[in-house]
Amino acid sequence: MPTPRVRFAPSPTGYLHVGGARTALFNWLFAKHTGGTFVLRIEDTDKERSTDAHTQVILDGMTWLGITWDEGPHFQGTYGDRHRADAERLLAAGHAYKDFVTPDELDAARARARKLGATFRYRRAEMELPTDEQARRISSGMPYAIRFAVPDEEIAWDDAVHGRISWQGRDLDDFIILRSDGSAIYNMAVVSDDIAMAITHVIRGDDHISNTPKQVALYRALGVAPPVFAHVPMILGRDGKKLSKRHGATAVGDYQDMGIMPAAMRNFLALLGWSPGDNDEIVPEADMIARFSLEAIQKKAAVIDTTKLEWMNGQYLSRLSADELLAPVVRQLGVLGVDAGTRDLRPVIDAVKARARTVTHIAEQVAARIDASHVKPDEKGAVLIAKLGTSYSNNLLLAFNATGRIAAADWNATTIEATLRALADSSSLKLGDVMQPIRVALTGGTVSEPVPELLVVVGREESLGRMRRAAEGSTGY
RNA sequence: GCCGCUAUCGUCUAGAGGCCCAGGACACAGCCCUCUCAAGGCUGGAACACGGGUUCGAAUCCCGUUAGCGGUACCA
Repeated sequence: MPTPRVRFAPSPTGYLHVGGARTALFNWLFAKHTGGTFVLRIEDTDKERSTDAHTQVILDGMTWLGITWDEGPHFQGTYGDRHRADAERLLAAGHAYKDFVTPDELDAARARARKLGATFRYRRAEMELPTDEQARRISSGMPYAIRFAVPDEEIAWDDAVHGRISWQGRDLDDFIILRSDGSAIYNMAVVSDDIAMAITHVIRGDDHISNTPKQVALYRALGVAPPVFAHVPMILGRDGKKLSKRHGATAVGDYQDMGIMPAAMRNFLALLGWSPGDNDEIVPEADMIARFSLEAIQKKAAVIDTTKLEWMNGQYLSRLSADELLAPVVRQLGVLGVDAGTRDLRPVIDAVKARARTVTHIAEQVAARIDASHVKPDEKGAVLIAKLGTSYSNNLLLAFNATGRIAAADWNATTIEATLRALADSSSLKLGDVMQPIRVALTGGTVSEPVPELLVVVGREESLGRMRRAAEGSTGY
């Protein structure tokens, strides 16, 4: 087998959709696994809807995800001459014909068929105008489209994920390959490009299955062996319907904004429709590449479950070092409007990352620790304060006095913990009775890293200040 | 309507005739650990769409039904 060449060919008519991202990922994984080449081709032939901004968003999304391309981006719009030449080659060889039927006449024919309850199918024999009428239209300079004459024969291929898929030529329309303005239609452009770019494996979404018989027919007529096709299943929303805006996040940029890490996103997307074959869930990139195969891809569409994505992201977050997390956290901090100044955030990140499921969540906690104005009192914190009543401030005061005696140089988790445990023992309080008020005083809530670590991260002066203010009831929480 | 694809726990999946009265993960419930939470450990409930075949034996093969999805453009 020659070295594989695959392509990802998005249309820049919208954002990079998660379904597209996964298709790109499968192409990338396959290329990496086989040592092949990943070609990026932007299919911008729909001039109405394509924009440079969309192209940039797609490129950015892939870059963020870590899906790198080896060649391109090619822009399909620049290959119009070749598309046209291929279509005309088909015409010259008798595989295609000129179609003078106007769109209006076509609509009428379709409407007639519908009225009769019949299935409309564009057939040369039925639609072709009499020769004298054709001649008249040619001489009057009327524009014409070029249609491909679909042969009445079986058109089948061995799909790498579905196995054999078979169509009958008679079920297909004689489809247009060149518009009357001389530009190629999708199927023609794709086949022309895939041949020119020597694509060996076309890995694309299931929604293209119905285009494939047309493309296979084009390959045959052009005398070129078709590539291997692999149609990967679609990604559906919670309700089993096609993923759309009303399902929430659909663009990869949305996930970045949610605080998902690229590696987690890749892992999650890969396991949506593909399985390494055993019970592994967290699959490192190198393993993924080594174990990837088209045959192991699921045939069935998958419903996206963002809860599992967040769980997976949490797994990555707790494994990633503070160094690796620093840049994404700073980015999110910026979104939250927090300026960390010159402060080294890494110890803070280390303290909170184990409990976080998203980078956003980390950033919020970091913000609350480095700046009291970002403390967000929550429901459970308020409930605890109410439940404790006067002992809330009493215990806080005890803790304030005890920890206040720790010298700045000794302000570390070990010493603080020993001090607080001693306090609990001597005052016959449960450890939780001294720890929880501190937690609420410092974070506004009942959940955080262990209290001694929290005190270290927030810092001695700031911690004592927050405790004192809370004990005096002057903070409002 | 027609053509095509698909069908295992709520969700993602393992399973390619006996290893499966179906395994893992997320979610959910309980317990352990514990200053809280998360993580981790343990336990529990939870699925082979339906009906026919083939076979000594079927989640796995075949046929049908049903359902979902995709397509049916001078869109991509």
